Amino acid sequence: MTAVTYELIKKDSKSRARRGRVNTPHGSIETPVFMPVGTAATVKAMRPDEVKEMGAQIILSNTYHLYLRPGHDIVKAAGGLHKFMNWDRAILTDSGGFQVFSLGDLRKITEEGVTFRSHIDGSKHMLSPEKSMEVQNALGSDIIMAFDECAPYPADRNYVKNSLERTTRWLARCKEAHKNTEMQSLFGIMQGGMYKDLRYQSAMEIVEMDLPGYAIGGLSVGEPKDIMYEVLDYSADYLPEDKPRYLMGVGSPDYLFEGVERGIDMFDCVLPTRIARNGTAMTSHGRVIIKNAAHERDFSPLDPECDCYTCKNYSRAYLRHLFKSNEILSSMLLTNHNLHFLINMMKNIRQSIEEDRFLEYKREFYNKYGKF
RNA sequence: GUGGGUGUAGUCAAGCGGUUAAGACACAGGGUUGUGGCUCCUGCACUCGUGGGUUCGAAUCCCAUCACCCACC
Repeated sequence: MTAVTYELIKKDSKSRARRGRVNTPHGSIETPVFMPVGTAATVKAMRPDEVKEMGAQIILSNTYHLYLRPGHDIVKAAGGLHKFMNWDRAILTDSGGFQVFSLGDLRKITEEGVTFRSHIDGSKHMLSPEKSMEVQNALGSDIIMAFDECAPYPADRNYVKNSLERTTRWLARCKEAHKNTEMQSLFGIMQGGMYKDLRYQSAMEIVEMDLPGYAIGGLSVGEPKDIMYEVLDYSADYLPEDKPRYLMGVGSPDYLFEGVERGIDMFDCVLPTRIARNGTAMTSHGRVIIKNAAHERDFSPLDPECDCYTCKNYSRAYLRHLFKSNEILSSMLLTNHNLHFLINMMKNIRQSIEEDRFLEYKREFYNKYGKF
């Protein structure tokens, strides 16, 4: 019996969208789901009870960041990540593979793993499949991710092929090194860049390892939208139907709809929380850049159709004032809204699949949202 | 009234005879997608209180004038 299991509840008849459930030791997750990101054991600007209250079923945290600070030994001594950060629902931790790719100036990739310098104090470290599993086992997250290499875009075929094959070998090592299978489940990650045959190869290799879930990595790394949709189109199909499919790093409304339509169950992204801190809100009528002078005397809510705490209690003029004054409350209120917005949107998506009208809901949403 | 000082963008200012007048903040737009981010990018003075003069050339030197500040009567 694995820690994490998936049940398929309903399939949309006019698309590949599906309604499902992921069961974890810390509760079930109704899918498709958007998972807020809390890299350093906190969803920035939010208290856990607020995140819970807005309906988040699972959040992300990060191996690389927690390993460097405060150190996984400390989190373990605290009683595990759930207890440490006071979050009793499910947690998924990313392996750190993406970090050494995105922030390693002095990184070196070998078959053994990746050596890199800490962005905090410059100290030298090595992250490998075994080390990543050790750290994630210490953290105690419900879903742990394989230590992979996320190839950049663009990357030539040869590089991507070598990289994907190494990622597969690393996955085998992750599976071997993962100790706490009773309480934590390992998800594999497909790579392969923008090459169809390589995506297929990667999928076949990782699916053979029979894991509780699979992710599509290496997308949303700067490629044009149409290419991303095209790759996603066939990539999702290469993954088994009886396991959850997780598209990593995707979080704008259109990407979420397109992902769901192609059969994706799980998404995570820093976008809603990051742009909130930088003054942008996602609303049912499109993006609102709150610092714009147009909102100086606008005393209406951010999104009149939203029933989040922010929209029920504050005006755009006030939110603009907070942002321009650099007030902490600005980050809090905007983050609260953006997360609420996406979580609510996913809830509506789930309902539309149940009622077999996903594409209608999508059309409705797009018409109102305008340009992405 | 006398003596001294200062006047450069919305603000604080650099520049002190020689290409299209630093920079910061503010302001105005934009970005952000497995979080090195209360962040990054772009724009924003045909003009240096005003009027004359010297000079090939003036924000920079001279004269006058106005405004403000300080000191002394």
